Amino acid sequence: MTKRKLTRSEIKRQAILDAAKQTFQELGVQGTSMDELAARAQVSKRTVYNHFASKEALIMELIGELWQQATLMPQGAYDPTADLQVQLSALIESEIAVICSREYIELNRVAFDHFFHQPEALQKEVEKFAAIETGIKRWIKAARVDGRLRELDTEIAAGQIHNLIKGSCFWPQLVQVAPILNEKERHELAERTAAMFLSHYQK
Amino acid sequence: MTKRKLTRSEIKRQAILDAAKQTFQELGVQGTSMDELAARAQVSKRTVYNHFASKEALIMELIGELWQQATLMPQGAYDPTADLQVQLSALIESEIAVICSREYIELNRVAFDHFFHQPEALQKEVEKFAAIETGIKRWIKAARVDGRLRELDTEIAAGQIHNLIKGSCFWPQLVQVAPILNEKERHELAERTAAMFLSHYQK
DNA sequence: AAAAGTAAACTATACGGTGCAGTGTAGATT
DNA sequence: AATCTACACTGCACCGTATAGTTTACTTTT
Repeated sequence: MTKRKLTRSEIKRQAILDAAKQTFQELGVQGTSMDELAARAQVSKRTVYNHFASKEALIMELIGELWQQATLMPQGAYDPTADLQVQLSALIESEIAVICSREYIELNRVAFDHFFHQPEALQKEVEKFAAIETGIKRWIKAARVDGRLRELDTEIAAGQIHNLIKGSCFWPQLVQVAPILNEKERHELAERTAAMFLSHYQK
Repeated sequence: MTKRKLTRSEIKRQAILDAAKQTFQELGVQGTSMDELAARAQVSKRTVYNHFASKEALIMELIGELWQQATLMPQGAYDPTADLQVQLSALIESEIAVICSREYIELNRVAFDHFFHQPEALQKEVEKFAAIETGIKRWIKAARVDGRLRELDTEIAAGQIHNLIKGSCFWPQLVQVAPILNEKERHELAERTAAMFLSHYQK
């Protein structure tokens, strides 16, 4: 337990980050003034600038948190003895759990908001994430080598799974045209995604 | 042909709209000042305001174009005598042609940019589009009634197709992390999407 | 001559960021 | 217990800049 040792400074800093996360998410990065932010954090504007050199630095700190969170992605190993539908479905569901989480989506909103008009910078950030999206890819490769899937292009096949997932539980939530999925919905999404994938690719 | 009858006023108006479309797309709505816009349109700032009451009005005019364009979506009819893969693949490809077009995506960028922080307004706009996405849904229903598909939930099944499409040719392009698909890529996407769908649902 | 366009200056406002004088606090020294 | 010290927080004025929209005085097009 890391608890009772927060200096006053650390408390303030955290208050700023919390307020920033919430306010950026609510009003947008552009729409949030540093004055508003300081007010919400119940901190003087000067204190904000004592902790963060600029608005940009504050934003990047938050996006850094996102990157850190993404590295927690589950990396289920392929099990040659288990049923394909069962294990793929479970792997997908655990990946959905991350992608669907409020925290993850909200931070992504801030990031997309910030990078929407800087395609090259966004592309760089996305590359970091691309490295992460290999959990399912590796599983597919393993199952293919094991001879339980028919011939396929791993990139494309993994992409199909991700498209099926994200189209239901990420993109609409990112742009806030659909609510975040509940546990049952996530489970069903995982099941039917695995089922469709295996209908096509299982030997 | 509607050609040689453009008044000077109409020419100026169109120059403003063209410049706005291009500049909003390039620099973002927030990032585009009305001065910059007038300069690019080679028109005085006053002229801009003579044609459009406000920046907001100009934006909405462009988004209106988007809506108009979306209504041109193809509505392929189900043919009980034709091969499922062939006709579904063709239907999907024609839908991709719209969704993938530079024009469509660029206008969507402007729209999302503008509505990103107004979830309720965005939701209303999206509802208009939801009505459009019924081409494939209708085809599925028809094929189901004809007994050539197994039991399914039309909403979900059509959603799966759209997720498979948009995940490859719309979302990444919207946020500019991937280039627009060329004809061959579109064709292959349509083929493999239809194939996967039918693997799972065809009787 | 009426309608539309032009250039440039102007209004009003908002925002990112800085400087500074003073205040609160926690821990070390007396 | 009283005092000292280092450091962080506060509040506010202030600067420079950007931007939506307007006004004015003049020119061009039809």
